[in-house]
Amino acid sequence: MDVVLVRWPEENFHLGELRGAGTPRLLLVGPEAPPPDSVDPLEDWIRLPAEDRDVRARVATLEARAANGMPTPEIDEDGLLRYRDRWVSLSPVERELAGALVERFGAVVGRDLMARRAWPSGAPTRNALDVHILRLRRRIAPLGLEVRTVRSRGYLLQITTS
Amino acid sequence: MDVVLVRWPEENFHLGELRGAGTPRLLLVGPEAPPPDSVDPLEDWIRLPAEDRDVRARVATLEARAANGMPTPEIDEDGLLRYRDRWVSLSPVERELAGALVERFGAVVGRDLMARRAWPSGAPTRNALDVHILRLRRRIAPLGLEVRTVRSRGYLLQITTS
DNA sequence: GGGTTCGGTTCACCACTGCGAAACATTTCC
DNA sequence: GGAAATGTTTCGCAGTGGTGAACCGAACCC
Repeated sequence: MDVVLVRWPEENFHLGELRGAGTPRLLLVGPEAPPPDSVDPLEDWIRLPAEDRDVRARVATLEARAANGMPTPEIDEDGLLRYRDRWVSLSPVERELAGALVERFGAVVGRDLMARRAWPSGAPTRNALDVHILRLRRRIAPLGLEVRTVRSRGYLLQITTS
Repeated sequence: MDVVLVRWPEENFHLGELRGAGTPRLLLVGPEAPPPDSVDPLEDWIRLPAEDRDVRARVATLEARAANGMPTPEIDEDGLLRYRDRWVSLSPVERELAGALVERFGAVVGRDLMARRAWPSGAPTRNALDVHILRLRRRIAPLGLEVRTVRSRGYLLQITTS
């Protein structure tokens, strides 16, 4: 969503509307005006005169907040796992496993669910899933992603925590 | 909670700790430094030199956000204990104990109540609850949560005070 | 005040189970 | 043919729940 720039307090009349709509907004505060007090994380302000890079940085922050945090990984139409302008190729089995994890990014996916997805007509052996998870882990590590085990519940895909 | 002022980028090394603890913080950005990119609503910055009233306004905003949006820990549908974008997995027994504590976050939960919840058909031994509380304590410590004992009353879950 | 009890903490140990990982064998695909 | 993908076996480790015992501080009691 686009950030709206508002001269403040001159264009104060705009503000109620923007706030109501949840539009991210940056108040450009005149040299003499008192600083506004905004609690809303989607509202920010900067005192004029201001450097261009500072304005852009605040706009970028508001945009990121409006986009609801961090970007999530996805599997594109070619079966590549993409995340933050990097990508890795996946084998067919890995693609299914990664798909299940990506669809519920940050939440647990049960082992049985993943097994049924990778092998709809029955998994080869119990251990097969483990091995493919291991290989998937190594494959996605360069992207800054990791698969965490939640014992007796399943697996969880998340951003690598160092 | 108090807002911490950090000279940036000089005192950058502080920042990881503050972010991890969820401490609201205002970065004082040197005249030549590039603007930081913080998505966290509990982090803000201002370029030096800055007017006093502007600094105070931003501090007040951070304080207000910290006071309002104090998130409470919760146990999600997968049995994970989540708190402020971090999580730990819980074993079945720990999950029940943590569940009782989370539901009455900040208030005392009696030992007998917790014991009945973890073992509806009678606790194994007197000591069992203690041991599981000990293990739960160690597990949730990384989240910044702690279980406090209220002697002869029960236990209480709260944010770590250190 | 000094011992005792009470409530709670911590440790060491055991049995059990789920999952990890290496190493090897096999198949598939270009 | 050769590389990538897949499957299998085996070994080991770490998480889990339970138990007994030592420990410790606070309250209680004579």
